[in-house]
Amino acid sequence: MTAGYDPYAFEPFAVTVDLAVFTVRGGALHVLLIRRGQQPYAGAWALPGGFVLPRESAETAARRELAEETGLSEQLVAALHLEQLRTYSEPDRDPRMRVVSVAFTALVPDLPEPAAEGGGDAAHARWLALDEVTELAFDHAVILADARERIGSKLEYTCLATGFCPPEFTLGELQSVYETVWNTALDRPNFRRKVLATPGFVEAVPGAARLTGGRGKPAALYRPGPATTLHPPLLRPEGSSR
Amino acid sequence: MTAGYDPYAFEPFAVTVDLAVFTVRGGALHVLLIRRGQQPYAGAWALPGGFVLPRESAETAARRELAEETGLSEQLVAALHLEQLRTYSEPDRDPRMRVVSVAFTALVPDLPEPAAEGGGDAAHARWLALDEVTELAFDHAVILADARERIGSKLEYTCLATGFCPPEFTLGELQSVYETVWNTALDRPNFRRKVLATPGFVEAVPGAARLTGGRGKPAALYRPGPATTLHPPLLRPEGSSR
DNA sequence: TACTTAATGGTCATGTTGACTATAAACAGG
DNA sequence: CCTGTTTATAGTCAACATGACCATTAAGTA
Repeated sequence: MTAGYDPYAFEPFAVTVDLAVFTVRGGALHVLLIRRGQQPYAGAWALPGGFVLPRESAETAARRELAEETGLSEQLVAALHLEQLRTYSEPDRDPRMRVVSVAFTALVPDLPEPAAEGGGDAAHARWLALDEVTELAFDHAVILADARERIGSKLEYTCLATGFCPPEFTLGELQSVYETVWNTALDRPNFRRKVLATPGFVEAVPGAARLTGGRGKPAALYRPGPATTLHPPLLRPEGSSR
Repeated sequence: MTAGYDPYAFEPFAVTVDLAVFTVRGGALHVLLIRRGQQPYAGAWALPGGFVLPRESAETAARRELAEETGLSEQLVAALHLEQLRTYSEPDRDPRMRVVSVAFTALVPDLPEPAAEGGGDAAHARWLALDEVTELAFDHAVILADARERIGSKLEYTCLATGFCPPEFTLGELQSVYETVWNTALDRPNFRRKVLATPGFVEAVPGAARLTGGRGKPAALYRPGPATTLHPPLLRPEGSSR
């Protein structure tokens, strides 16, 4: 085939998006899943997603589907950092027809159950801890594994971790994000030193210190800083993940 | 829209692949481009690529197109490490119709001009230095820039750089790969120390040392080692790239 | 033979990391 | 009200990695 696109030479495919949206809840990594209502894989859990419409980019479609299917607030969905993971295009990944799917990942702070928002498709959406997830529809188990791996390595050299935290957070919360995603224990003073030594990673909230909540000495509050990457990176210890 | 794929709800798209294949030649980063023969963008340079066929995955299509369009040897193409970059899906990226393109990157050692292989589409393929590249068809300039950035950061934490080198190479050649891609000068003894200290990055070729070629003391030859990632990474100096 | 070039072998000060100890500020319970 | 528990925060120290150099070796070349 030549450089040009010959309009007679292509077979039409369906193009969809799939989303692996993570949160940290109670020390465990959770992913947002929906229960399928129809064949194939009726009753199975699946990643939220759907068709890209004629005038949408994949990313636009991903935001729309996320809002429609999970009832996350419009505002949150619009502001969310969506990262394109990769595209899955094996010919038989959907038994009915040829479907090429662009997968995205996102991180959100701990949120109420999506169903709480009200009716519609969101009623079938739930957060599941990763080890509760067994059978997933289509090749979604592969997508989920790829997404988890991507998130883990992104934490090493980007400031992405703050995406799992509320707008103001303690260094302990930030550390537990790393520990949960990497499934490792980190030394608290060292973690603190590293984070504070990285310019722009976090910045102290002016006058505040969390008081009432937990036991123990109240922790200072921080906000995400302007930096997006970590130089040098915060590498996970040798045998982590999984 | 619900979790399921409703067969009546989707618009068919064309799905293509595009390839950004790099090599290092004469101290400059080169990319493999083809001259378009038809509208739109007739006469412009473009990344090699083409339609995904009904029974192909995107990666299979990428290998096929690369072999067809550039005349690189089947063997090389089959063994090549193809990395999926990302998918480009803006609605108007192709003026004629809705085309979603999955982009790949690859690295090859310095090779003869593709046209040398013989006829066909390969006749329109050429290696161009990155700063000779001006106008590219479609959104290929964006894809190329993304690919360059990806390659640059991949060099930091993977052993990918050996992919630019012939099967046996000197540390000087390896270093010049880094210097070319990052567009920075590196200290030779320090680079050497770092590479040799990373287990599995390179291994010495048993009895050999390059003699005749250049002036100066002959350099030892190395082969790629079994490692795929660099721990800790080999970070580029602050203000590099571009 | 002297000069140039590039590879290779070092040193040294600095910065970062991992392991660990110590102190401070809250709460819980008797 | 005192004591122990919990968590945050501060600091120390050795091992290691890095950047900036200098020195030596082994080729080709004038």
